[in-house]
Amino acid sequence: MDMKPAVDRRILRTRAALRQALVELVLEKGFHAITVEEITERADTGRATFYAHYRDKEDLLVGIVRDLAEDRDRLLPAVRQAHAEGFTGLPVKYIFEHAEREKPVYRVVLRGEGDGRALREFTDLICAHAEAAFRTRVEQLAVTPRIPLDVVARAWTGELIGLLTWWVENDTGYSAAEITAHLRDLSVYGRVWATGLAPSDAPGAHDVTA
Amino acid sequence: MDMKPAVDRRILRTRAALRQALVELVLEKGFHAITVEEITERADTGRATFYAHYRDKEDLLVGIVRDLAEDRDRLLPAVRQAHAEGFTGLPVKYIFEHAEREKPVYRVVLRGEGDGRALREFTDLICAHAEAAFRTRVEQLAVTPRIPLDVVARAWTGELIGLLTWWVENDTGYSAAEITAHLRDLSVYGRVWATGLAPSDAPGAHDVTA
DNA sequence: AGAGATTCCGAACACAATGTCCAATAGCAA
DNA sequence: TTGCTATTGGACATTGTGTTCGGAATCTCT
Repeated sequence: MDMKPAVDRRILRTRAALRQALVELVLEKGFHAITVEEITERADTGRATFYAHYRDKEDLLVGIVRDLAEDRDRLLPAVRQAHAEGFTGLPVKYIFEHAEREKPVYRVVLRGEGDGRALREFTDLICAHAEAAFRTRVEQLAVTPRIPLDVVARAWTGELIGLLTWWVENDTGYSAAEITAHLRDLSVYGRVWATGLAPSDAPGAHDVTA
Repeated sequence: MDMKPAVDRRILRTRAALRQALVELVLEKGFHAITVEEITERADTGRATFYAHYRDKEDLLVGIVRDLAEDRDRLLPAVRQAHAEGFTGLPVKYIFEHAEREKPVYRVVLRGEGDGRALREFTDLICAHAEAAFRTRVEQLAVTPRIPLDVVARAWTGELIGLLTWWVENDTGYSAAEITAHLRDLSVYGRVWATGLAPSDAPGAHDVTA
């Protein structure tokens, strides 16, 4: 009644051990300072075994990141249905919650460890989603944006990545829900609303209520 | 009447050659794929000479980044005096102009090449400046911000870094002045103003004019 | 539980790159 | 020119990489 054992149990065990070992070591010493032997030693496996599963360190890292993305996307549809869509078409709060659960891996990715490819892909993915969401909504409402949507999308992605990175790296004291709400309010209504500051130092003031 | 030749001319020449070679190679192949021999070959120097000046690749990279920061800070006071202060106390437009002139090095830094320390320091520097500027201004005006200023500073820094990275990596078609203006408007007035979109999908709408 | 298949392991290997040292040479400053 | 300093190529030990192989261990399937 159990279709699970599609692959050898040994494979799963050693791969899991290698992945956890890599994440631990990356957070301790940084990706570049790690040797394959250190990984296998921490994972209690032979060095030859490593090369039976992965081509090199980078390969192991992308495997980890790919699994993380799968895990994230696997639970996404359910969240989408349960709650209303976020303000960008992406459930931002869920990303923060996911990051909270998988904090070590998110740290590794957001630090740009390895060659930084993982972080770049993550960023581009979010940015593409955001721009598409903005664009369809603008078309639906038939309004003409004051600022090009590619710029808006990049800036918003920067806000998200910046806050997310800071949040997983430090104990900020804010919950996932709080950070999400702050990010939404700040991004949607701007700094004038968020801080109560008048834009007196910004040349060429605009009508906020327009 | 010239106090310049404080150091041997040879030193300056080989160091400049090594730095340019590294930047070129990083943009071609990525930092990790480069060997010291490739650098010296490109710079037309002996391999032993490299180690007479730098401990390793990383050391050379931090030297480059340090010089870039010095160059940036050296021209900063003049800009500050000439123009009014930017909306965050940092002349953002000047950063974009500087990045335009030194595009290759900015690319290297913003990609997080090396171990990513350069990018992290750059980010933290900007964020600290921004938060300090926000805080003093809030105290001056004696207003109570709706969103904690550390969150505001991180988000704004994310916007800046995100846009700057995108801008130096792609030919976006926007000038430094245009990007700066967009960043300011979007950040200050928010996405509702920037896109003309009503925040209908954002639960718990706020009063924009407040 | 047993048979067969697969994975794990440790050791050895060739190879690439690192970082150091040295004596000879070339180039700079005064 | 003279003295000083940087550069150079070569040699060297060291470290990490990625591969290969046969025996031992462990899993799956019946």
